[in-house]
Amino acid sequence: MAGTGRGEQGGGERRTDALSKERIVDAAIAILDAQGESALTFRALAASLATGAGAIYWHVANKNELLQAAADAVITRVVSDESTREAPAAIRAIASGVFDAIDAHPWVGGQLLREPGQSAVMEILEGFGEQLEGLGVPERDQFNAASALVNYVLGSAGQFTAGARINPEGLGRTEFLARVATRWTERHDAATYPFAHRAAAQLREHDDREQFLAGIDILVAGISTLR
Amino acid sequence: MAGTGRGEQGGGERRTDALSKERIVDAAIAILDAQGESALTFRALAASLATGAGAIYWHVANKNELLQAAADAVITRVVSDESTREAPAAIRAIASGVFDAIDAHPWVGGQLLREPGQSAVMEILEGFGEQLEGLGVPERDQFNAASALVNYVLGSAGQFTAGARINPEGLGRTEFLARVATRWTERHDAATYPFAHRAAAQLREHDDREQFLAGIDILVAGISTLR
DNA sequence: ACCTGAACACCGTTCAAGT
DNA sequence: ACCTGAACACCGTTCAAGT
Repeated sequence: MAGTGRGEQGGGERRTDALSKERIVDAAIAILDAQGESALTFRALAASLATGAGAIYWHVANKNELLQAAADAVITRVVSDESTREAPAAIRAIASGVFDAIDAHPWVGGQLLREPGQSAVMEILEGFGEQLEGLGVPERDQFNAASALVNYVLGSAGQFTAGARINPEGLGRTEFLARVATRWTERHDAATYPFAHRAAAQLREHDDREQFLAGIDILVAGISTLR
Repeated sequence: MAGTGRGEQGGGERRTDALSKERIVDAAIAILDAQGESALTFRALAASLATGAGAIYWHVANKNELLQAAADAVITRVVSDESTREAPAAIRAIASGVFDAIDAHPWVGGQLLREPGQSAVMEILEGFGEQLEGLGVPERDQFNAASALVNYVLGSAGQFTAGARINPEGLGRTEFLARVATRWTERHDAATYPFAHRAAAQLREHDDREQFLAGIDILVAGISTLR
């Protein structure tokens, strides 16, 4: 019972090359970053760790736990201590951090959406939630407000990830989006989709990060309404 | 070249039991609804259509196209014609429609997040976008505003889906969430996660649908700020 | 043109056997 | 306690062969 939990306090590892959950997670992140979600198989992971596929199961219950641990590792680094700033700036900073993390590790976006009450998502919820007092939001509305921020961030994260997955690498994101937009407008007529056609035009001079933060600002403005 | 497209105008089908993309999509939706995402395999689908696995590939390029078509079929029915109402009510109605569709077909939530520029998502974008003029949003902000709404809806959708996937059916959603919250609070101390602990308490007397719509209201309030 | 179904190239996961 | 690696039970997809 003693050493079972996920505490893993640095007691003193014998050999540096021994397998551990941490090493496995790091190797998984490296594969995910370099070659994408579809490249992460237990066989590839075992090969990169110079071990057998079954060995991994001694440290990790299954693939889902592995992906969760990988996503948590990336997000946890990012969300911590923005508590010093003014409320709106802190919210922006947390959101930017999550955005940048997903930009650097696109697979994280998809993973966050698959684990609802899991560490990474709760970390983000906590980060946003602690700022709401500073915006003067009454306690009864705080949960709704924090949820709205989290759901918006997760939805945006999913969009980035989906975009990254389809983009035949080499194209810049804006250029890629412009191409998608062109294809879409060619296939759907402007009469039934007037708004989407106007949006597609704007897409060319558009920056994902700015649009993401514009959404955060809209939410903060809406939240400031609750008093 | 003539009959290739996805037009499929009702010319006159010969035998009612012939395979078609529409029949395949309907069968897929039935399996997804009844047994969940993991139950949809080409073998199971072929069996339910009383045909061979390879036959499906004559009508559908691959599994991803099948899932997209299924999600589009569910969403398209829902988003159409809310155009008569006042802007804020119309936005609420569209959001409610999407929420209810995902509530009834949880697999749709995950699928919407995997197809960025695809029909269903664009349909939702269009629905929201057309209401923004009525809120007095200047054209240059309309794309950001509509995107924020869509991303929020998609993020929420992902959360519902993830919840539904984990929920060992039989429990009501509120009861299930309460159980998740209890488990989470037991494992994380209130000192480092003060907000999440308060949120977990509120979770017991909480309604998903209401919280979702509260987020929509926050967004609408924020969007009305743009002038 | 449309359908069949065996075959291919993979997966995640298990488990007897080793050290 | 930890690791090995073959084996199991699946997948999505292809394709020669049928009608």
